[in-house]
Parts: sequence; structure tokens; C-alpha cells
Amino acid sequence: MTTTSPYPGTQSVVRAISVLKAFTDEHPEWSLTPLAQELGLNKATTFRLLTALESESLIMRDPQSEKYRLGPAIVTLGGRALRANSLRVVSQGELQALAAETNETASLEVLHGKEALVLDEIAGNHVMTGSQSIGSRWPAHATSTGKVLLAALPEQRLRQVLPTPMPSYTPHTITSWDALLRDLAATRVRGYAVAREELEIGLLAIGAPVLNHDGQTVAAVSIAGPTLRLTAQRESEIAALVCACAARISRRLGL
Amino acid sequence: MTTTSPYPGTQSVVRAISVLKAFTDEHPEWSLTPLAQELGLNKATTFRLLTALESESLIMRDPQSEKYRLGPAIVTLGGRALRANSLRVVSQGELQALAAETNETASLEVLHGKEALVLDEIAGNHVMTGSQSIGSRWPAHATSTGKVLLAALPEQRLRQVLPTPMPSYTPHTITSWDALLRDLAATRVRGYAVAREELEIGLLAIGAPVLNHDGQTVAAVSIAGPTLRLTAQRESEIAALVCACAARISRRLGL
DNA sequence: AACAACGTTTCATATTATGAACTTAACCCG
DNA sequence: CGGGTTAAGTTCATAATATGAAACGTTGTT
Repeated sequence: MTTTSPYPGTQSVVRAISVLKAFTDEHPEWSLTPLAQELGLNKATTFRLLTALESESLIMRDPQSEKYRLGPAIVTLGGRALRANSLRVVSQGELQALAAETNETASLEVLHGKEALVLDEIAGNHVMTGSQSIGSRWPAHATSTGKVLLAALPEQRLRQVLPTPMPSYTPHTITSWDALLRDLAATRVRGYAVAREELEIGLLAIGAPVLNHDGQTVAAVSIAGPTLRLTAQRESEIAALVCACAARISRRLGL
Repeated sequence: MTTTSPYPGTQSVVRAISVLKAFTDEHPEWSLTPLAQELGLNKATTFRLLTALESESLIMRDPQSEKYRLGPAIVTLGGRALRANSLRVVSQGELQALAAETNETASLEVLHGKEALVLDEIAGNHVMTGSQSIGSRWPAHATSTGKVLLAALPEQRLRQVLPTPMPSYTPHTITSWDALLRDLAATRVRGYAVAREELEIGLLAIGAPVLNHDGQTVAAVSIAGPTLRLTAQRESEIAALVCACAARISRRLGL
């Protein structure tokens, strides 16, 4: 290899991480050869990396299929990362209250690059599913939380972060800079963001910013649910509850 | 270094993982120098490993303190590991039902070495805290789920897995082989395990085994709560509910 | 102002990671 | 059956890469 690594002396570690990241929701299970091909690594190298990761339980092998999967140590590290996040810990009670008030799914998300990362999720009583998407990432420009978080960034930063063109998920996804900047401006004025079928048809979400002691947007809280239940008339009511929840969390952060 | 790694060509990767694992619940934040000392690594090496991990967002730096913490990519990987776990997905509905029936905290755990790893946790209405300890590990010999899982192992395996002496957490913790083997035998006969103040004073838990299509114990389900609420008379009632829940999950696994 | 402590960078060195080629095992399919 | 195909895992010579001692720069302290 003659390619220059981002930093010297980190090739194998970066490669090992790329192995870990290959295990996605869409492809949670890999065999050696396809994985090596996917990553463009030598089979022997990939095997050694997998073995090292397996010896530390970051990766395990499915007893039946013999294929590689993410292992128990990853679960433990993920739990630690969440528990170490004071934002999440502080928010949890308020988020639960919000989910109970609205009977819809409440989420807490932070910005990571061009994506909104789900730190916590409390299901309303309508759906019988608990915290299924903690750790998931959604395209920021197509979600209410994402737009709330983007609205706090200077335009220059936006241009660095967002891909051009912005990918479209439904006919209502915002894909032009013009439309996005207008929506973000409206979000700032309004104090909350609305994403109506921008990520998925039939899905509406309303998000509000969480501010730290300094007044900076550090996270977003949202309520999401089917457009069937979240009708236009309920929208302002829900928005008020989401904003109140976000404000309470902000106050707990010392605002 | 002249120490032989478990496998050749994996030193830096194993070291990088040891860096990740240094971030525990007790010590979620590290500075460079103490971390290098703790791990017995050179400061420059540790710095390079941290930089590599940070470049991939497995580690981040706290904006205020400048110290290192687990990063967003770990949260994402943890979420993927959980979602990829079909056992957890299959169990979730039943676990929620159990928590609702009993109004106490329901858990799903698997054995990992000498510890029980929490895959899912649904709080009853008494406690306002959601899935705080997913990914946590508890000493198997001192928990109901742990004893259920140990009860399925041949004695020889037990001796390999469990440390001698077994650490004690309360005056009721089982620490002798004799007592443990008797308890495990009783668990097998009874069909469920009870841990009364064995891990923590005031805490009672009742666990039952989840069996796969093959009849092998692959996980344990439990209800845990304060001895104040989980009185002796409620014990058999709770045990029946826990066993029924575990049996329903087992059936879903094809038993 | 001198010192101390810590994060970060440099660089010569050889240890360690690498990948081409090989071995082994399982599995088709004629 | 049995010869052929595929994929997992192993070996080993090579040099590229990780290593750590020492130097550097920055910040805070006495």
C-alpha cells in the first residue's frame, strides 16, 4: 500500500473500524470473502482483523450460519456511550412525559455530520415497540429534528456538511438550497420545525431545539407519528408540547 | 515489545479495543496521560490510537473538558448490534407484556462468560426510567437470570467460567461451589431461579429460561424489584408470569 | 519569570502488518 | 462416486507500518 492514511501509524486500526462499520442494519451478517471484497482488503488481512475483533467479542459468529455478526462487547460499549451522555440522562424524564402527553413517539437527537443521530426514543401507546431506533441516523435535511439542528448552523457550515444534491425520499423532500434555507429561516422564527412526509409518506414530525447553558442548540426533541393521527389542527397543540418539553430540558442544562 | 499477541498481526487493533474498553460507567472520561498509564501503553501510541478512533467517531472529545469520551459511532454500532439480535426482537413484545402484568422491571439477558448481559429491559410503572441498563453486565452467580443461564451448563464448564472465589456483594451472595451447585439444581427442578438480595440488599429477582428450537437455554427473562413490593406471597404469582413469558418467547423461537 | 504538567509531533528503528500463494475442507453436479 | 469449484483459513518472506524515546509547544502555577 502506498496510499497515505489520514494519520500515520493507524492503518490497521482504521481498517478494523471499517470492518465494524460494514455491519449495518441492511447487512448485519457477513462472510469473509464478500466482506473483504466490499472493503477492498486482502482476504488474509480481513481474516486477521475479524479474528482480532472476535477475540475481544466486538464480533461474534452466528452459531448456525458461521457468519460474522456484531458481538456482545459492542452492545456493552453502546450502553456505556448512552449512559455517559448526560444530555440523554437529563432528558429522559421529560421525554417520557412528552410521549405520555401526546401518545406518540418522542425522540431526542443530536447532529452528527449531515445526519441526525437518535439518542433516545420513547414510544407512545399507539405503537408497541420500544426504543427500536436508538443509534439510528436519519438524513438531517429530511427530518424535523435534523432541520432544527441545521437551523442553528451558519450557512457556510451547512454547505460543508450537506451533500449536493440532497437525496430525495418522497416528493415532499426538500432538495434545493433555496427551499432548505427558507425552511430553516422559518424554523428559527417559529421556534420549531415541521417535516410533513419529507422522509416517508404518511409520516409527520415536529421538532424543537434543546439549548445549553450558553444558548447554543445541542440537540432536538421531536414527536413523530402518522399523518392520519397528527392532523393539521393537532399540529399547533403538539408543537406547543414539544417546545415546552425542549424548553424544560434546556432549563435543566442551565439555560 | 516482545510479548506474544494472541494472534499475529493484531497488536494495534487489540490495543485500540483495550482503549475503547477503558471507557466504563465508572470512568467514562479519560485524559491522555492517565489512560496511557492505566493501559501500560506509551503516551505517543495511546495518542495515535485515540486519534484513529476519534477520526472514525468511535471516540469524541468533550467540548468543555477536552477529555476523551465514547463517540456517536459507538452508539450507532450498539444499536445495530441490538437490532441484529433476533432473540431481542422476538422477545420485545412479550417482555413488555410481562412488565405491564407485573408492574415491575422485566429484563432479557444472555450469558457472556461469567456475566449476564442485559439485552433488553422494560421498566414497570413504578420506576420512571427507561432501558437504563441495556448493555450492562451482572455477575452471573449473583443474579436470577445468571443462575438460570448457569443452570444449563455442565459442571465442568462452570468451573472454567466462574472465578474462584466468587465475589460477594451482600451477606446473601452465594460464594461456595457447594451452595451454588445446590441452587442451580433447585433451579432446574423448579424451572425458575430466585435471587433474594444476592446482588444488592433490598432487591429481589425471579428469572426463567428461554429455550431455542433445540431445547437449549439461550437466554433468561426476569422480573426484578424491591423486596418491599415483591413479598413472599407474590413470589409464586410472579414466578408463574415470568415462566409463562419465557415459555411464550421459547415457542416463538420454534420450541 | 521560571517551572511543571500535559498534549502533540518527530523520527530512526525493527517489530508488526501485509498479501500472494498455498492448504484444507465442504459442497456441487455430472 | 469423484473430479471440480468455491470459500475458509494458514504460511511466510517482505517492507511497510506501528512503535516509543525524545523533543517541542502550550498552558497554567508558584
